[in-house]
Amino acid sequence: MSEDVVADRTAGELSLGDGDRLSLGVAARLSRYLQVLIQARKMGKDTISSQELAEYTHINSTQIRRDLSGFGKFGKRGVGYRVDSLVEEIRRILRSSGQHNIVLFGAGNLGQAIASSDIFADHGFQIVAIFDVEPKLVGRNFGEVEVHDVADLPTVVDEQDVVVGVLAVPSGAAQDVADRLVDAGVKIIFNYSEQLLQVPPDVTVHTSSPAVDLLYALYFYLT
Amino acid sequence: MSEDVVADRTAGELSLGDGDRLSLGVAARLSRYLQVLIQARKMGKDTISSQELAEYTHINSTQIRRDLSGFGKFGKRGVGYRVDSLVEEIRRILRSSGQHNIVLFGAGNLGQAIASSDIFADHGFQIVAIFDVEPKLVGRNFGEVEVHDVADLPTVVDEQDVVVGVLAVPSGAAQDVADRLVDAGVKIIFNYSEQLLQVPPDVTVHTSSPAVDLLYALYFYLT
DNA sequence: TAGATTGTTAATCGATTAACAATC
DNA sequence: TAGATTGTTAATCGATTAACAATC
Repeated sequence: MSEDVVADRTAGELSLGDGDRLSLGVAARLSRYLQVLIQARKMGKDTISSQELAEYTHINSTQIRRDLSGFGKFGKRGVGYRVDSLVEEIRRILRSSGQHNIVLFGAGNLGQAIASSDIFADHGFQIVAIFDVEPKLVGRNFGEVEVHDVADLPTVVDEQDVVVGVLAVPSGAAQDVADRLVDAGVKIIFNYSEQLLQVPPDVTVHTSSPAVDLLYALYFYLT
Repeated sequence: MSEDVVADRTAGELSLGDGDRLSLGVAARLSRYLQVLIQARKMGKDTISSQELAEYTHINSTQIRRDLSGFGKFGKRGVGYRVDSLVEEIRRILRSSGQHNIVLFGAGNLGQAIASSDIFADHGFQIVAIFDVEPKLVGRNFGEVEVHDVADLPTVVDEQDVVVGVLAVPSGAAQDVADRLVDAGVKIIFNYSEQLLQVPPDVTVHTSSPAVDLLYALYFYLT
C-alpha cells in the first residue's frame, strides 16, 4: 500500500487517487489534527469532538468541521469523530499512511534526544541511520539506531529511498552537511540549526524556530 | 525602554504606543522575517531584498513588502531593506525589544541541548534556571545556567518575572510539570513533549511538532 | 541612464465566523 | 424526548497575487 505511493512518485505519477492537490492551509491544518488525534488515541480516547480538537489546535471548530466534511462525512452528530478512523482518513488524504525512511545528521545532545524519542516514529518516520563526523561515535547506538560514518551517506540514502534529512548539528557545520545531504539525493531538509541554508530549487528546507514561535505567543500575551 | 513594556503590562496597560493589535497572520509573518533577519545579520549581510526574504521564509515577496509598508517606508527602492534597522523596526512592532526571562524544565539530552544553544538568547529570551526532579543534577551547570531544585520554582518565577516555561521532559512527566509551572504563575508553556496538556484558559500551550511539519513538507513533495 | 526593487493598487481567492437545521 | 454535535450555508474579512509607477 504505502510503498505504492513512493513508487508512483518515482514513476512520475502525480494524481494519486483523490484528484487535486490540497491547498497549503488545508494540508497544514490536517497535519495538526493528525498530531492531536494520534496523541488522543495514545491516551485511550475513542471519540473526539470538533470543539475538543479546537482547544488543542487553536483552530476554530467550525473550520475543523468544514475541513473534514470536504472529504466525507466522518463524524456522528451528537457524538463526534471516532479517533481511530479519523486518523486513517487524514492519513489517506495526506498520503502519509506509509513508512518514510529518514536520516539524522549529528549525534550530539540534540541528535541523541531525537533518536531516543518517538516523535518521528509516531508519525511513520523511521530513522534508518545517524551520521556524525566524530569517528569515536561511529558504531555506537542511540535508541536502536546506529551511528554511521559520513562516507556511507550516499549509499544509505540511495538504498533506503531516503527523502528526508534531519540536521542536528551546530550552525557552523550546517551548510556543509546540507550540501552533503543534497549531493546524496535528499529532497527535504529539516534544519534544527539557525543557519540560513543555500540549497537547489528542488530541495525544501524547513527550519525549526522555537524562539520565533515563542515571540509570537508572547506578543499575544503582552497585548 | 524594554522593561517599560513588561512594566506596563503588569500595570494592566493594554495600548502600548502603536495602537491596534496585529492580526494573527501579520504577527506570525513578522516573527519569521525577524528570524531570517537576525541570522542574515550574523552572516554579515547589510541589506536584504523582499525577494531574498521570500526565498528563506517561503512567503510571497509582495506580501512581505505589503506587511512592512503597513508600518512605514523601511526600504530603499533599487536596494532593499537595511538588515539592522529592519530588525529594530520589527522588534518595536512586535514589542519584543526587551529581554524576557524563561525557565527550562528537564536537564536531559534535550534540555542540555537547549541550554547550550543560543536559539533562545538570540531572540531576547534568557534562560534563568533549569529544573529537574533528579537530585543528582541539582547544582550542575549547562551552558552557564544552573540546575535548581524543583522546590525553588515558585520563587524563581516570582522573583524573576518569568512568563514562559519550556518543557523538555518525557511525555509521562509533562502534565505534572505543566501543573507545577501553572501553579508557579507561568502563562506560556512551550511543550517539547507530545503530551496533550490540560491548562487553565489564561495559559497558552505551544506544542512543538517536528513530525507534523515534516508530514506537511512531504505532502507537497509527494504531490 | 539602465537596472533593480520598493510601495501600492486592484482584483481574486481562500479563511473565518455565526447560525442553525439535521440527526445521533 | 432532551442534549449534543455534525454538516452546511451565507456573509465578511484578510491573504494572495500580478502588475506597474515611483525612485534609488
